[in-house]
Order: sequence, then C-alpha cells, then structure tokens
Amino acid sequence: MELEDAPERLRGKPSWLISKAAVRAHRLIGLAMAEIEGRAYHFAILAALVEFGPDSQVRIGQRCGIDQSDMHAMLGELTEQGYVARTPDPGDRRRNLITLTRSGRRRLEKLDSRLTAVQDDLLAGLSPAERGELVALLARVVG
Amino acid sequence: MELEDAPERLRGKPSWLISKAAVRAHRLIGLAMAEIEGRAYHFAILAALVEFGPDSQVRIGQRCGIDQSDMHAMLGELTEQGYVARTPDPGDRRRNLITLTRSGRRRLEKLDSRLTAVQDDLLAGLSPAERGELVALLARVVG
DNA sequence: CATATGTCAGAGATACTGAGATAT
DNA sequence: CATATCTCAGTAGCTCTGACATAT
Repeated sequence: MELEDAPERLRGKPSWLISKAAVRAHRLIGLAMAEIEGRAYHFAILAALVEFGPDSQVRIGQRCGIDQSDMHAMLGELTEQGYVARTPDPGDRRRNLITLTRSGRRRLEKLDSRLTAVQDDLLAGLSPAERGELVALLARVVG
Repeated sequence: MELEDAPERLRGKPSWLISKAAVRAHRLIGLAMAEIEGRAYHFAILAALVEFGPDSQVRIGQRCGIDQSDMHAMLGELTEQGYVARTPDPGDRRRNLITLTRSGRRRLEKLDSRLTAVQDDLLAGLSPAERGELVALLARVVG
C-alpha cells in the first residue's frame, strides 16, 4: 500500500507532504552517503567553508542551520578525516577558526556529485521547470 | 543569522530545502500539539479511521506511512484516551480491529483545526495559488 | 510450510535543552 | 557585569531493524 491511499485530510496538509518528502530524501541520502562513508552535514559544512572562507563554529552552524551544540562532534569527524583544520582564532581566543584543507575541497566535490545524483532520484517525477518551481517555493517557506 | 545566508550549493539542493522545511513544520506542529496534548500522528490515524472505517493496525499504518512496529504504542495512547477502541477481529484472529469512538471523532476535528492553523503559519509567505502548486508538486515527489 | 499480524527491544539520525568553562 | 563561544551530557521525537508468538 502506497501513500497515494493516504486519507484526504492528510494528503491535503502541506506539512504532512513536506515531512514525508523529507523522510524519502533522508532515506535516499542515507544510502548514497553510506557508500562513501559520508554525511549530508559534512557537505553543508564544507560548502559553507568554500563559499565564505574560514569561520567560527557558531557561524558555520548558523549558516547551515545546524545547532552549535551539534557542530562540535561534526567538526570532530571532519577534522579526524583531514578535511578541515580546527585552530584557535588568534584575534578572539574564544573561537576556533575552521579552515578547509585541500583534501576537504576534493571531498566537497565528491559529496556534491553524489548528492546531486540523489536530487535526480528524488525528483524523478518532475520536469526541470517543475523542479525549479519547487525549489523557489520551498526557499520562501524556509525563509 | 538566517538560512538565507546559507551557501548557494546548499540552497540549491531540493533535499536540503525539504529537510529544513520539515524541521520548521515539525517545530510549529510540536508547539501546537503540545497545547492540546496531542500528536500529529494521532491526527493521521484518526483521519484514516474516519475516511476508511475500522481497520487493522497494519493497514492504518500503511495508509499513513507509519511503521507497523510504531503503531502499537500510538494506538495505546489513543485507546487510553478513549479516542479509539481496539478489539480482536472475529473474522481474522491475528488482527486487532481499530474503531473510532464518538469522542475520537470530536478529537479529530480539534486536531484538524489546530493543524490547519499551523499550515497558515508555515506557508504565510505563499499565496493560495502558490500553496496549491506546492502541494501538487510535493504530492508527486511523495509518490 | 510460507505468510500476515501484532508485540517488543533496541539502534540510528536529527534537533534541542541546559549547564559549565573560558574569553570578550 | 553581561555576552559570546565552545564543550558536554542528556532528552525527545521519529524512523527503522530484527526478533518472536500467534494465526492464517
């Protein structure tokens, strides 16, 4: 039985559709990331670094929508794997300055190509124009 | 800092937008449901019952996208609160037959009105036509 | 014997809370 | 003193896996 058979009241609730779409996306991403022993949040963090340059943990988290208390472990993984370096910020000794390494730059491209492929899978039913509409609408929901 | 400042690579990934929209929806729903000591999945289950009539746990779960192993506790809550009755199915003694009670019918309406209000909050930035587009697109993503 | 249903214990991911240490 | 950053422990909600008993 598929979700097409869901009750009308449920299918009409945008929040329910969003949630189910997120579950499906999460499943596909989990499979894709497992193949390369990666995480979607690794991609987010590396993407923030390549676009905005070295930054503090808090600010990277804010940019990616990741709680600051969760950044610690995530950066621990990336540091251990050599994709970022975590050094004290000489200008403000409360902060860690997170820097992308050369191998982190390559890792970002690998994660990106996998995640791009997942988008195709996830949105297989939609035309390119419809995908654009969906992205535009969701961007306004997310704010 | 808002998610508008997210890296372009991230903002361009539909799966990321879907996931962040789901987080926001989940937060709003959590608040709304806490006020009436309800759960979104209570709404889903009650909606399936009012639309399709009494049914087994497994089939209700399939209709709502809820794993059968999770239905047990959820129905335990609804049974305890008197919104559904769980009786052995005489025609197939493996099954429990889940039935909506009169107070469950009223509960559904209360949950529905709260959740409908949440949709307005969640999609405040979109016109009615755009909300319709979003729902239609997501319905095709969910399948 | 194979399958379906319900029950149960536990794992994994994500998001969040609250607290403390240190620095500004 | 108030605030910001980082760290750490723990919680909550949701999804999923695997196992088992029972019934078909």
